Amino acid sequence: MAGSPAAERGQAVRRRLLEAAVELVPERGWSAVSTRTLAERAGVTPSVVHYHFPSLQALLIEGVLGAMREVAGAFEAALETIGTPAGAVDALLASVGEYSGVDPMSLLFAEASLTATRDDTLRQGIQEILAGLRARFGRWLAEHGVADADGTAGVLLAAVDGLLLHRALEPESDRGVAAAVLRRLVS
Amino acid sequence: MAGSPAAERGQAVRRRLLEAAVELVPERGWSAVSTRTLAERAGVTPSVVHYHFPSLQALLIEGVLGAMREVAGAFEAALETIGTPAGAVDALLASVGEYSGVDPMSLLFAEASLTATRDDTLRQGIQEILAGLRARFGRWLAEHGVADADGTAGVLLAAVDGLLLHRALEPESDRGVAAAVLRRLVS
Amino acid sequence: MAGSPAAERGQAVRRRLLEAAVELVPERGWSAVSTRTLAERAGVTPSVVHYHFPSLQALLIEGVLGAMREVAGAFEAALETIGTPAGAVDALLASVGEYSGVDPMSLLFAEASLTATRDDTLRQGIQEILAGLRARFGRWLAEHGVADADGTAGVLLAAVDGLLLHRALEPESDRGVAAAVLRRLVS
Amino acid sequence: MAGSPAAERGQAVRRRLLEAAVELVPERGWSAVSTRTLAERAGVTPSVVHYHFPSLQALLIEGVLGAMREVAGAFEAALETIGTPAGAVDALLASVGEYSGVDPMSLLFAEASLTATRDDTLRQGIQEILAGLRARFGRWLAEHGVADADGTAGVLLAAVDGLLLHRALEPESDRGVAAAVLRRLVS
DNA sequence: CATGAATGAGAATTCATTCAT
DNA sequence: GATGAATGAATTCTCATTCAT
Repeated sequence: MAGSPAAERGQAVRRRLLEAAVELVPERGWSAVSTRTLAERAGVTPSVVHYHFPSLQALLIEGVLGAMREVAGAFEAALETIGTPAGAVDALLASVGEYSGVDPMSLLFAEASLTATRDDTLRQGIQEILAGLRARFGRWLAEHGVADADGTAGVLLAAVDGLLLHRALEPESDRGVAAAVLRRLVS
Repeated sequence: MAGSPAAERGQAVRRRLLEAAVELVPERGWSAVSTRTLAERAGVTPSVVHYHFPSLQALLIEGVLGAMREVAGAFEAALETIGTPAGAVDALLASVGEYSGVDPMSLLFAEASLTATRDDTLRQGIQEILAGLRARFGRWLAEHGVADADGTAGVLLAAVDGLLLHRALEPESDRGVAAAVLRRLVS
Repeated sequence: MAGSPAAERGQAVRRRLLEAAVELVPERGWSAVSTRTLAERAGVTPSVVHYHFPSLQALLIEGVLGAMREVAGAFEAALETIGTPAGAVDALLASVGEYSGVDPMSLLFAEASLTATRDDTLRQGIQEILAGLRARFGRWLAEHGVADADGTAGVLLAAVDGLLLHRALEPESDRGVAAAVLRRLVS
Repeated sequence: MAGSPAAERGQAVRRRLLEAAVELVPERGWSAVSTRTLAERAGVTPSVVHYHFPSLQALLIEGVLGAMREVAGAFEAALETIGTPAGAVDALLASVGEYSGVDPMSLLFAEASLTATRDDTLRQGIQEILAGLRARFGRWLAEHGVADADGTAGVLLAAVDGLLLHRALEPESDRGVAAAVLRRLVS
């Protein structure tokens, strides 16, 4: 089940490439991530990229969707242990803003969303993630007595993306204020 | 006062180039707008771009900031004739979402914000616009009896950007729902 | 004989352009002098260049040959008042090395010589200047008792160009040493 | 120790590019050597240039400095077998003037010196070569009883560059005359 | 006399990708 | 599995020159 040593090494390289994609997309912007940059970050030669993936775009999409799924999953899992809607709002803000550092992940979401606008594969992947998240979060809000739970879930999810985008522009802005305001939506 | 015919034609070309930038940035993404694409859209040869602007980036920045300032100004002007906070929320959603078509302007905002993350000139310009808008909108909300007016203004502005980004991914989503939820923040 | 005021102004512009050429060729290298740079230095718009001269190259050639003729003429004139061959060597070194500052003129000579290698008009002009200078200087050396006067004149003229080229690479080098050595050729 | 066939072919291409640089710089002038010209001469496509070298300038500098070092080394080696200062002067004239044809190498020296005026990397390289050559030649002259050996070495080296520059302008000039004159400096 | 606009060629460089080894 | 070499298209930008006004 483990595969040959060579195959294992190959899987490790694949993983490193995907991680490099997740790092570089927020750092430089989706379309500024080049084969060479990516290979350097992953510590391999550019040709390796095309050995493991059919194209650079495919690699970026797989990496980014993977990271987004992880973040979404982490948030859904966190919901299980949270008791109040206000706590859920805080968890939501935290989940995106503090994955792997601070802002990178929020920038990753924004880059991905924007790019998805022009790439069908990526769009489908993101829509699926977002829809699942909205459904799950909406159900949770309903169970915890929030009115118009589905609509609220959608707005909260979107608002968080917008806040993180704005925070990328003004890193010094006070995130506590935003949290306080958003909590009003679920009280 | 009218300028020579040649100078007038030159100004017209400049204007057309700026308009083309505003169209193409949301359409293709900031970094996928090339000199050639831009020139074609504006109906000129590529060299003309560099005759009128020191660089392609400078042209994009000038065009995009101009459009953003226009939208911000239009929203601020609209506030004068609006009586209720709920009306202001609607106006805000409408101002960004319905300038020159539907989604383009919201994508423009998102693209610009993201790019600003890596370009100081652009960041400064956007920060200035956002700060002015937030201050003006905050004051208006305070005058109309909204609690925590400044914080609310900031969140609303950000939430709108996030909503438009999400809507770009799912054009069929119901915008009325979002408006209803956001209105709760100012009631 | 003075011409109309407009024509006079035109002559002044022509002169300024030629001066700009003489300044810029050593500063940036012959082929890096562009219409725009030249026009800026002369305080006019690029179109003016082509109004006064058939081409940029023609302007550069006229300007540079003019300056070289001036330097050669000044050295020939200086010979009249010099009594010893050693004095002539010093005057030669000074004439090229100290016209309009220090190094520019020597760089101008080198740039011109090199460019002349690939431009017939320029080559003819320089050959004429050099031949005249060599003849005049050779005669003077003969009159002052130097053996192999013509050959010595040619070598001295060339050596000076080489020394100035080397000095451009090492500005701190001691020019007195070179003068002392060269004087041995005429004693 | 031989390397793979592909790597060997790569090295051969690198070499051919460097050779093409050494040919083209004197032929067209440093700044008129373009990627395309160079690639054509070397028999490769333009992209290959940037695969093997970080920039066109880096390639030119490496090629030219290499050639100059070779010439300097050849002259230093020749000194070992030469008995008289007059012979050394002849060897010096010959070493530059007859490497790979006739004039190209002297033009290469002049082009490089001039360009070094505006490029620090190149200047450092040339200064190093010149300084080493001057030191070695000066020592040799001293050992062979020439007075003011260091100064004489410097002047001879420079004079040769100047002579070759002048000869490039007048190919028909008699090189024997110049040699005779220069020999007087070491007798 | 002079200018601003425009042109088209050419510059260096970067890129994703392919392929033989 | 992985690599170095090569390709050809695309990128931004600069240039000398022309021309209508």
